[in-house]
Order: sequence, then structure tokens, then C-alpha cells
Amino acid sequence: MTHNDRLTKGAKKVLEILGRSEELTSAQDIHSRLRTDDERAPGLTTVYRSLESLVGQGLVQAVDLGDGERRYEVVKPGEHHHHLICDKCNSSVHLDQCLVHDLEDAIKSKYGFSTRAHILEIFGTCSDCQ
Amino acid sequence: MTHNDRLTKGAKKVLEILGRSEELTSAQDIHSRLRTDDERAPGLTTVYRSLESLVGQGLVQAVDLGDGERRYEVVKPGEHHHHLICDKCNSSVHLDQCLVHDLEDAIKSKYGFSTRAHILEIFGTCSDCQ
DNA sequence: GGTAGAATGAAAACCATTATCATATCCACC
DNA sequence: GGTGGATATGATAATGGTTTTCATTCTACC
Repeated sequence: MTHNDRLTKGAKKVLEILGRSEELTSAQDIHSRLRTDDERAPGLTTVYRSLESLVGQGLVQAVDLGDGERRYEVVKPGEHHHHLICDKCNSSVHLDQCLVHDLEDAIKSKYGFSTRAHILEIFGTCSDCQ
Repeated sequence: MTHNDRLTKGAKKVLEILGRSEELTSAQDIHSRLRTDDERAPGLTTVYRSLESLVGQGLVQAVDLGDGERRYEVVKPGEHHHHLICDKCNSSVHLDQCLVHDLEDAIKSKYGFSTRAHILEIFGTCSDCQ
């Protein structure tokens, strides 16, 4: 019925953890949370493989903050969004709109460049931490 | 007279290599190019340290393409810019204007978030490779 | 049931980057 | 000039997230 049929057991558990997470979550975080709930939960290798599959299916997006540790979060299938990441409290606010999307036409006409993907993350201080 | 007075020998050589580079260049690339010219050139450790210093001084910017290998390029002191990176030929075109800068005020008023830094890189197909 | 292909796990390999620590070099000051 | 303390450098080892490897376990289908 749904795309879930395509998910392995491991991937379903990974998706479930991600679905409950408020914040961006690393593979290792996912793994240790799974193992906290159930010591027979998927191993780290499976977590990585599941994430790769979920990202490939457009159900999860990987976020690279440039600190050597990739984070993940659930997205609406095929969509993506960017973040305002607070240096002080590490919270991340979703931008409700992709700032790059609107510029794609302008980039195409100015540079003849067809965009396929992009990275955009903004760091600073959130309203609570001002 | 100039900021160059603050640069160590190693950093000067690194900066020279970067200055001659058309493309984004990794630390390891810089190192092997240095060693090609002169087998007594700075070691990899010094290259990394020099890059850290140059980035700190605003003379070089680090670019993270999310592939686990940081690249570097010379910038006008204190400035930065973003790229259109072609998936096919790996060329990178500089955007002549920072797309995020213009949005900082809007982000501040909408989210109360003060921006400090950001990552933005755009991937796709360049005009030559269309 | 039996079997091929997929999924999984433990452990090892990878690899860019950092830390360590000993040596070489610089430079201010006498 | 010399000299001593700070700075720079280099070889090597360590780090740590991610990938590979390969053997084992599941699962779907005939």
C-alpha cells in the first residue's frame, strides 16, 4: 500500500526513531537510542545502510553541518528544508521555505547552470539565546 | 607593511599554491603540489596548520562540499563567496554575490535569529556540460 | 521444504584530520 | 654576535565517523 512496504525492518526502526526526534540526529545517536530501547536492535552498520536507503527514497534528508558528523531528519517525501542552527543551545529552526529554490531560474539564466542539489545551513544565535 | 608579515614560511607557500589554483584545493592536494616543486617543502601537518591560520586571518576560506574532504581557496580579506559546482566536470563557478547576506535582515525579523556564518553550495550541471 | 537473493552484524579497513612530542628555527634582548 | 625562550615544523600515532568485507541469518517464492 505505502512506500513502507519497501522498508526493511531495520529501516523502519530507524525511521521511527527519527520520527520521534525533535532535533537533527546522527547515525550513532540513532544507534544508541535503539539499543537503549532494545539490546537486540539493529547494529550500527544496519543503521548506516538504512539511512542511505531512506535518504535515497526521499523520506529522510541528511544534513551536513561541516563538523564531520552527518545528521538526519524526516522530511515530507521528496522535500527538503534548511536550518538556522544556534551556536549556543544547538537548537535548529526549520526554514519554512527553501531560499535557493526561488533563485534557480535566476542562476540558470545568469550562469547557464542547472541546479540539482544544494547545501545551505545558517549558523548564529537564536531568539532565546540573544 | 602587509598582513603577510604575520605569515610563517609554510603559510606563505601554502598561500602561493592556493593563489595559483583555479579550482578549490584540498590540504592533501596542496601538500603534494608543494612536494612536487620541492621535496623539502612543508609537510602535511604544516599545511593543515597554515590553512587554519590563513582561514583565521580571513585570507582563505574553507569550503565543505559534504564529501568528507575540505577544500580551500583564496578570498579577498574578510570576504567569502559560494559556488556552483558541476557534477560532470567538477568545475566551480563563483557566485559574485552572497545569496544569504541579503536575507539576514529578513531572517532576523522573522525568526529573531542573528546570523553569524553559513554554508551554501549549489550542485548541478554547468553551461559547458549541458 | 529448499534455495536464491536480500538483510544483518561484527570486525576490520578507510581516510581526512588532529594531537603528540621531539627537534629545528626565529628573534628579542643582553 | 651569542643565547635562551618562544614559535614553527615534521614524523608519527591517534581519532572517529563512515564504509567494506565477509560470514551468517532471514525471507520470499517455487
